[in-house]
Amino acid sequence: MTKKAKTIDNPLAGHAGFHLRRASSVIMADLSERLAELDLRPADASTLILIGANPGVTQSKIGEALGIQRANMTPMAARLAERGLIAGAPVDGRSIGFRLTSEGETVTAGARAAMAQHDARFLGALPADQRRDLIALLISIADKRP
Amino acid sequence: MTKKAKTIDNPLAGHAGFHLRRASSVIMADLSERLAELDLRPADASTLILIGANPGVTQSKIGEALGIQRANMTPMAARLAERGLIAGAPVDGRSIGFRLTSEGETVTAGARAAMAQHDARFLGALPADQRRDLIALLISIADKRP
DNA sequence: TATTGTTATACTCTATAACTATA
DNA sequence: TATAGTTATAGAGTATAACAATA
Repeated sequence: MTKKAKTIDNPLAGHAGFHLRRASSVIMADLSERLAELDLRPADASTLILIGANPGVTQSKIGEALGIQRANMTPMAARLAERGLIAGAPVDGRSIGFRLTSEGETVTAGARAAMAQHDARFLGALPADQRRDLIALLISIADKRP
Repeated sequence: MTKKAKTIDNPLAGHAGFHLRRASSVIMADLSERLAELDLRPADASTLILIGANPGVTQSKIGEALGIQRANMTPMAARLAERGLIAGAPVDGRSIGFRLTSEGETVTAGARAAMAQHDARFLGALPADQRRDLIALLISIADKRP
């Protein structure tokens, strides 16, 4: 009879922040799924890719670039090192510079491919100029962090 | 080639997904901080606002609109009900329709204001047409959920 | 059979405080 | 004093499986 199949009113639908959070959730889920095949979390993959591009980089620098706190870098680096994906050499008495092992290079190559496919799925259809505008906008948001 | 203490190379900087995740993290932190004054989490506030706009709505419908699983709606609804912000009346034998209590109305008004200020902070400078485009893009991303 | 709600559990990201060691 | 790393803990969102009661 009066089947209430109607969509309910969502006052948040006009808020860009609402859609930003939802979109982020969806892409995180997709990225997690892709990286699970490599037994990596999104943060793991980002860290590997960053180390690959910056051999000898320290945890602090990685965290700074990725927005990850020092305290949260420690267990991640330990996990990646234990798996033999990264190896560290002392920079000075308190810092360790990390580089990818040969196995880490292989896994990181897979992570890069997964990231690229992931990005292409969600934003591959976006023209380059619009992509640039979007990234600039997102950076301006992230830079408003207190 | 003076490469000292500079910003490290971030291969992810060209990926929109990377910036999307970071932007989402920043706005979530801001929203959490604003709503903490009302003793609400972001999901609480969204739920209250949705109930306010749809008196008698059920948990399932709320979760559907907000992207929250049924299993995660239960403790939230219980918490809001225990605080006296929402009250439920049976729709049928298995569903409960929720409405805001008078105290819930007051708190929800504060949540709406916080949400509006929050959105204005991060996207208030964005022209209306660009905002529409951004929202449409974010919705297209969220709709790609498997 | 399908839907609604519940319970239990687990994962991931994020955050802070307090601590050690080194610069 | 400041920096790098560690440890412990907590909060929030998200997810699945299994279950009961109802439609």
